[in-house]
Amino acid sequence: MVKRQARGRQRIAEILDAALALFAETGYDRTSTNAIAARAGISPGSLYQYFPNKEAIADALSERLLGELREAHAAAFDDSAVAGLPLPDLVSRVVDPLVFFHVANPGAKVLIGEKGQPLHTGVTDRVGALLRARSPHLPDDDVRRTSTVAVQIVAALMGGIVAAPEPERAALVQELKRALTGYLAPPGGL
Amino acid sequence: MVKRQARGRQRIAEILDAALALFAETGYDRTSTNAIAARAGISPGSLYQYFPNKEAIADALSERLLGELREAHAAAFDDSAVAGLPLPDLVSRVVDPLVFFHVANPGAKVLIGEKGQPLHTGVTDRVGALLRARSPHLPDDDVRRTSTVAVQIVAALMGGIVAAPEPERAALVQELKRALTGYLAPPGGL
DNA sequence: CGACAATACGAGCGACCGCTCGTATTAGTC
DNA sequence: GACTAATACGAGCGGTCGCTCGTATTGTCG
Repeated sequence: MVKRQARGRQRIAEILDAALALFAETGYDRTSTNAIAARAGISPGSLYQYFPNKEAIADALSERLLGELREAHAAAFDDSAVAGLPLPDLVSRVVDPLVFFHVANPGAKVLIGEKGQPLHTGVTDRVGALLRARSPHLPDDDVRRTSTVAVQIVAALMGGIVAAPEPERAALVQELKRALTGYLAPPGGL
Repeated sequence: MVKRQARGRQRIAEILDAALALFAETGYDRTSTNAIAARAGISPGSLYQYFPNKEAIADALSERLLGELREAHAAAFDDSAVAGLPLPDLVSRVVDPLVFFHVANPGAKVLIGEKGQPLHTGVTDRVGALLRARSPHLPDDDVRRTSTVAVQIVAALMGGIVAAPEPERAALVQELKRALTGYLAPPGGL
């Protein structure tokens, strides 16, 4: 790792911005590294001064988005009151900032769906912790499975939500909440 | 369209078999047409005797899978008794053959998730018809939205189900059923 | 200023992609 | 067997991809 100057840190941010925009427009596979460099206003060579390969760009972007998501979700997750909240309220509290985040960052969805991406595992872990807090006696396997499934449902519907124009979007958010509430409510749930 | 001999029809089937296997292993984008030809035991030139381009292979495969899925689902969908079945029973009746189908045809999942693929629209339409049968007074928009969301939930979880080894797979199928039942049960649902 | 590291450039490499085309072989029909 | 259409081949074209490398410029620090 080399010593970054202020200019270098700025470049990294610009590269991630460009990658995020292009991922949203055309997906990960179909976005070339040369296109990322061009969008960021630099040459391909300069891009590779900061990232060893394309995957590293996705990883770094994933980390940055996870950080931003953590901030946006601080209130929803960290409040210890969540343990006693009615389920529909809890779902809204988690989903609303998440939708806002994805609308503000289209392109995040192509990263959150990928297993192994920090953004994916990070979100899943946080949901798991929340489940744990509400159902302390649930076996580990059930917690893992339930949080994984919940995240997959969110990821599956988020694309349509982000893409929809406004009257339809609100309806789809409502559907997402109904799906999560319905899934989490029954017997073993919370 | 040229006149196909028996050998030609056989080749088409072999090409689709090869494509299905490779799509399951490495996904659509990362599967090359030369690889499909090689797996089918023919040359790239021969492949293009039967399909004008890569997309046409996916389309034809999608059509074939939709046909097979229709057969597997005939009992679940066409029986007029579905109108009065308890929701959990109905969900099982639809989900179980679907899981069986996807386990037998891994690779179908990369096609069912794609909007515009016959496999996707075909399944969504059938679910919509089923909703209509159970809730005749539901507005068209709600039917469309609900069936779309239900299909997206299934598509999202199916990948994990197919990939999981057997004790875990059954648990995940159970989760899928819980999710669908929970989603479809509430107020406006069926 | 001089020395060194960080930043920047962009032509282009090697690999792979979807696909073509000239040619050879095989099967159906009389 | 002769003729035709269907089938089969595979080297390779034009293009894109991720990425490199030699070189030039800019910033930091003594």
